[in-house]
Amino acid sequence: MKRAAPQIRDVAAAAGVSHQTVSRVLNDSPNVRPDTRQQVLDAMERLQYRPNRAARALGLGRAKAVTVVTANTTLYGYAGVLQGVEEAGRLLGLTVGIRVVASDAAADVRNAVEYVGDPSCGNVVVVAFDPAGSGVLRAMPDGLPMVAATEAGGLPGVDRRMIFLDERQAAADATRHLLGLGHRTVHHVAIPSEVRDSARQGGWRAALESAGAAVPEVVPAGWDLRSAHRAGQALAADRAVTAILCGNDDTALAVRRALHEAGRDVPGDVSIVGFDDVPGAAFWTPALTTVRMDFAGLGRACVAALADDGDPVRLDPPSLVIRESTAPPRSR
Amino acid sequence: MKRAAPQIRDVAAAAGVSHQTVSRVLNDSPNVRPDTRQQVLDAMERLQYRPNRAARALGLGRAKAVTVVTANTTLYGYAGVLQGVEEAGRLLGLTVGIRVVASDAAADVRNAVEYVGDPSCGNVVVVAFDPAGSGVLRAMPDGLPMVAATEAGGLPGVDRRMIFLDERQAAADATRHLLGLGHRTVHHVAIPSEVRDSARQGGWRAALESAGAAVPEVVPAGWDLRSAHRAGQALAADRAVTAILCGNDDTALAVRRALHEAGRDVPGDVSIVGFDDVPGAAFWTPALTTVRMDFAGLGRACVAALADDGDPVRLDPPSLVIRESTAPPRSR
DNA sequence: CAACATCGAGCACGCCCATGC
DNA sequence: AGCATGGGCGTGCTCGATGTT
Repeated sequence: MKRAAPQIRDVAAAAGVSHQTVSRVLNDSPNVRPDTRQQVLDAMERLQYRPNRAARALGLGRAKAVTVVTANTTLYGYAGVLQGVEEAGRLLGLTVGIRVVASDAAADVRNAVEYVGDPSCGNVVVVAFDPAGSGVLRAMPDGLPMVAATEAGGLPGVDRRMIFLDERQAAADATRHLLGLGHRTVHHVAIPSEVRDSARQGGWRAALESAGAAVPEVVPAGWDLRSAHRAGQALAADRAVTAILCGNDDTALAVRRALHEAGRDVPGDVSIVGFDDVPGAAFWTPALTTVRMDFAGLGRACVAALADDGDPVRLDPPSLVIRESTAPPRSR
Repeated sequence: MKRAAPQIRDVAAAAGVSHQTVSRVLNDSPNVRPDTRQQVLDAMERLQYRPNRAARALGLGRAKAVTVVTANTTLYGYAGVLQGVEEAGRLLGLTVGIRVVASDAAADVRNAVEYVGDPSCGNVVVVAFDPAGSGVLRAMPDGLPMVAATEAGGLPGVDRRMIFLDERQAAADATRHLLGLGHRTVHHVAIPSEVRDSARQGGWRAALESAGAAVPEVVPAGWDLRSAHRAGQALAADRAVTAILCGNDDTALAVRRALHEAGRDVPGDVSIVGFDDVPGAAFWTPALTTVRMDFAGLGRACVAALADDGDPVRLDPPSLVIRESTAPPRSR
């Protein structure tokens, strides 16, 4: 009985050339005559040849792969980046892997870094949206081919290639939109951030200041809906609050509920804006005004940067999508 | 200059044993004296040795890995399975990979199958919730270590190991809950299914029939919110409709919006129930009554089945979570 | 002398690269 | 310019050699 999978030497024999020539065809080296190349290609087709990726990785010293290191795979932004990386990697014929960092505890970070140190992981994309991710980013050894997807502006003090979406402008736009509607000021419920002054917060503050509006204290929330709900309750209790810029759409969901529980209508009594534009946002009741973020594009851009094919992917800038959750304040 | 990464032979030299003994320690073979083992372990620690996964895969003929083949990575159920597989795989020290099947077109399916045929992919988990996934499942060559996550009941006529969540009972519970509230019958907006009579639909129909209630025609919808919205519009136009069992929470979102647009209140005029219990469901306004589905558990179970450690993971059965979107019909 | 525990030598895995023709 | 040959990548496995009971 023959070997299950044909290998490069079988193809060589079938094509009447050396295995090295087959290798050249595989890695499309220029030094192969067209007709020779065709013979090899035919032989591959005939034998149903598929190169062994493990062997290739071993020989090359690194796999033709991309693995994403992330603290989460289901939250909208994270899942979007993952989707973009997978898509771009697949189109380039790369193996795509995934590794989650359970937390920012030293042991978890170390394990993740060791994991991607293995050559079979290929290039790595670190999603550094949180302490766990940025911990990995900082601990990453030099010389390892990688790029990080970070918050707007990148991580200060970290000397790594970083790519990001910049929603500062859109945050300002959203704030101005609310102000333009007649709200005296806009409150902000912030999601966790790795930087002092996030783009969302920065754009919001700048818009408020340049309009001469008061800058309320930021209300912090976590990634979980529960904490966002508490933040919403705090704001709902204050009848002076008529407009809230929420850190993301999930936050907006919980804030809206808290408002409802306090008997305050959206957008009748309070206007709310989110960030992300999750697929369901347009189908909310009322439909959510939010800032569209192209996380999949960010993921694709990371892979493109790693492939350094010269052409850097243009990222769609985050943009405000006005729907029904924002309206003029109720006149009294 | 020395080689960057120490290898098994360096460890052997440092420990004063043969490379084979080191290999035995690595694969914890019983035939190594405790003190010898300890010496090897110390040498590994000293040299910061990390086994090369590509080399191991090459020698073994298959990588210690698990890769999930799926048509999607962001929809709730798919992302949940992915999360479960990643978590379980990571805990077992496996490399975890991911490959999406772009569509159920023959070429896409073939490419995906070829991809996972490579030994470096290790064991395979196929998410067969749709035509693309089940296409891959059917095309999978025998002998490849795999298991599929499918809809309840598995795919008829496919001779593969399949694991699934069975929400038939919960679907019946949801229907009875609605009937018990006083609704004369319950309508159903179905999401795509690979089987004739899905568990959701089957449980719904059985509950209706055993209660002697009329069984309305099923309204089909796709995975996208837009089609669910159209389905909702059709139902919203019929004033006789007072209760709707939606294929999933996303569907419920769009149906609820359509109801609202038609001036029908939830749950005042119409009660709705979803499936999934997405994180935001509890924070809807009104909070959504839905059936909790443990997709991450399904993913973990798939990995456990592949590892065949004897202990099959017990799956949490889907269960109805009653919240605010269901109420007695308005008396007239 | 048999049976077992422990360890080592050599080769195979499938590909890529450097060298020489 | 184009092709053939040999060595190396880092493991795990088969087989056999020791020493021990």
